[in-house]
Amino acid sequence: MDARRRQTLEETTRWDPGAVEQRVFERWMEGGWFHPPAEGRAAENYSIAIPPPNVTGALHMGHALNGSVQDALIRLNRMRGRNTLWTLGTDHAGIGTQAVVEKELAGEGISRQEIGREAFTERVWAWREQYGSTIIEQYKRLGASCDYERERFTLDDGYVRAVYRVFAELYRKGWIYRDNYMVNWDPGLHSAISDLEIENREVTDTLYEIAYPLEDGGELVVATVRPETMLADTAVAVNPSDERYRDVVGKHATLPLVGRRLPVIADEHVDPEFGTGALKITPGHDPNDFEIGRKHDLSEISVIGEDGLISDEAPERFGGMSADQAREAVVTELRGEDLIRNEEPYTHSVPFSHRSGERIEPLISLQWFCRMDEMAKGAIDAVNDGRVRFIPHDPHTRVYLDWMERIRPWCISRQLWWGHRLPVWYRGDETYVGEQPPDGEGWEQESDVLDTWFSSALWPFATLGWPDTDAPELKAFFPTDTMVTARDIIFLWVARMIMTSLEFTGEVPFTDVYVHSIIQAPDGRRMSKSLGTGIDPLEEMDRHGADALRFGLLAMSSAQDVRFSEARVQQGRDLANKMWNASRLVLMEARDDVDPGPRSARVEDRWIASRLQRAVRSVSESIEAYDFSHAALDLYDFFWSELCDWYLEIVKPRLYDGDEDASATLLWALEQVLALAHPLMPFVTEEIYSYLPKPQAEALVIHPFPEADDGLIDEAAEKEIGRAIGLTRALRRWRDLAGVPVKQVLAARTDDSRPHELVARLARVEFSEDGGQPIASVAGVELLETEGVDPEAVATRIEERREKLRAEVQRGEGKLSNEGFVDKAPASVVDAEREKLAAYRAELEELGG
RNA sequence: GGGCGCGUAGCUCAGCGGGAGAGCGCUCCCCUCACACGGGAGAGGUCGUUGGUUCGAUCCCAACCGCGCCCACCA
Repeated sequence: MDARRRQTLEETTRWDPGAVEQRVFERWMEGGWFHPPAEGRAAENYSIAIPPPNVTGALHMGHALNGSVQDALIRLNRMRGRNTLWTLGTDHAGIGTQAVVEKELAGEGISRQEIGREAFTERVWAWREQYGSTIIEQYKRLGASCDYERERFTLDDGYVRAVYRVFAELYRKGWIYRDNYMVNWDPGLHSAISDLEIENREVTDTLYEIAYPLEDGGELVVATVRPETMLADTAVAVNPSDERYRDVVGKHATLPLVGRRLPVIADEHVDPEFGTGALKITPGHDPNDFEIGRKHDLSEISVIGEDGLISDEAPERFGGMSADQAREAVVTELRGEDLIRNEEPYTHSVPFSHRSGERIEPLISLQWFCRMDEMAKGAIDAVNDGRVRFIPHDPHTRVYLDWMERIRPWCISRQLWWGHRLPVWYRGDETYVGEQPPDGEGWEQESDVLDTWFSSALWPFATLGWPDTDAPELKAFFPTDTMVTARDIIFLWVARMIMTSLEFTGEVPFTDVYVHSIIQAPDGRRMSKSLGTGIDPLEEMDRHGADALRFGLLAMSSAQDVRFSEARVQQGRDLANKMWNASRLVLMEARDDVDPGPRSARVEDRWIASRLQRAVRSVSESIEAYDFSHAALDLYDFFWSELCDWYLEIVKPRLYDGDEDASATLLWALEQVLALAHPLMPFVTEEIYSYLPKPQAEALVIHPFPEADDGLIDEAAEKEIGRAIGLTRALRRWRDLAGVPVKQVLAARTDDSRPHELVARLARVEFSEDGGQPIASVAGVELLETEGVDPEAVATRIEERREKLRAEVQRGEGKLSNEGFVDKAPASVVDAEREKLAAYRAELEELGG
């Protein structure tokens, strides 16, 4: 080690991530280790396609956890020697991106309509050029070892080709079609949106009961929360089994305010228990009524247009009103005609747009749809036969299958400007669908764009070169291995990837779907910018470092949603600091002329080698089982408690003496544990690794991942050191309770097999054959009278211990005298109980009963 | 209206059939030559309630009480 490096080591008593992380990351990039060659077969290679963040995005806590998990998996597999690719890219995110740029324009006092479609999309591209890499840089901060040289974007030329291919194929199959159908109209976005983009909220409306006069006299009273839609009524329905209305079915009512003749029809859908048992049917503005209307061949009238205003299909006096104004006007008129029979508050769930937050206006619109049922079949099979598995299996498998089995057509067209314009061209009555524009004059391309999720659905293979089936990346890395995501996009995205992948490549896109926690705000609310509950991962990294954030997020995550815990991040920060400082000790004091490796001459060396194997096993197994929380915490425990608190303290004297075995064992254990920790905490481990005198690899990022060696497991050593540790702790406890100062060395005597040297040193006792009177006995050790020891405190302490032992003995005796226990419990459990009882009895006797 | 999950130490969470665990916080003692983002020693839970199954239940079953989520076309 050169003098300057050594000086850094000596002077830096605190791990300072800010100074180091960027430099370490640059070194990884220069090494080219994140950019694998497109070689080998997908079955032997390892790959993950990142859930593409929105180009407009900034790294939030969800990305940070999602990225930490994927990076741990990627680094683990890379270290295991597999050709490993983590595909990176961004999503054009139609609605979100368009909204951002529109807002920017609005700041300049311009609307997108003023500058027109072409200029607007140019503006979005320019925006993307300028800001699109922000989130990519933030992933680098986190340490994400993505292949930054293969960055993809859902609007790249090659990607667009994939989207158009898929659209055209599905059209040819007849699964994509255009129809006038009831859609979820988002008045804020001025576009249709899919079923998955709405959320239902509880709303209290007024439920009006309105009398519709019957032609033959009398009236039929219907209940509605949306009186304004009555302007588009085309029938009244009752349940066929409803005795009350038996006679009116087939007759006609007159629609108040409009005068239209409405047939009274019978339909099972009507609930006789609800309201009056009579339902006004408005096929143009209610999804249920739409279904009923199609069944009974009713006409579909639209009185609310896409602009949210009352159209000229309604009586002229309502024309141009907003729906809300129309409601008021309709109710006022009905009151005037004395047709309102009842009104009461009514709480029900109402659809709102996820994107704009506005109340959805169901209306009939000419849109493009995609039939999903055929594709769903294969995607159901793939999960049922285990080609794709969800982790955790429950409840995601069931939820996925339930949704798939009831899947409905997907409205894929959006009335936006930013996105994949549909590969559809019109000329007069002609429609052309294809990957290339049609020949000939006068064709005009469809102005709608595709739902962003339509292109996202192709992500795992479109990013690798599909539809070019000979693309080397596709051959080497598709199918991918693992999809890491949160459950909120399982339907929106994961399910659709499985469907399109099976349809177009014949393969599942990935074999494992790991569904991780959603991180909530510390108070349990959703983390969101608008609520002000968000915690910025970048700030966390500024404060504590990327390793700390990664450790914290992994440690706090589980199968459940969890509240963000700053304490866990600090635990990670503390661990990084501990790693740095423990390593400083080793690197500054160990001999650098030894060959690192486990040495077996001394029991404590065999002990740490053995404990390390167990840690390697538990951490590896936890990561393999996607149990990152236990992986992180087990690593912490081993490093902190066993390696630092015990082993380092035990070997310090040997280390200072230049003992060869101690140096060799420590350097080896350090290298192993750095490798073990690297997938979770890449920066601090890589930096320390650069100081190792004889590293195995050029860099830790490509160092072999440790494998547990059963040959190094040493039960006897574990038992012996375990006993010594137990004795040390017992002596320390006694000292503390008896109030003996730390500096006071206690005289002690034992006729037990000689305790390990560490006990005397770490418990600060001095064993001798002779010496004074015993004043206490602790776990087989007699403590002798020493100056400064308070006999009264000692007596109290002993009595407390006896008390506890008596209780334990009583408990054990009770249990063992229970015939049910002795007969039916497993022998090992009973034996263990007997041994414990014997030990307690012996200790109690020693203390005088 | 269906389905799912959660209620364990003051806080955030593990554990899920054989004597209750972690981190933070708290108390006491230590600035001991890797680390005060440190070291040592502790205190603190009738494991939501009530029944049941079992030799034995925080863990399995049932009901109830409190939260939360997802799905759903009853105005």
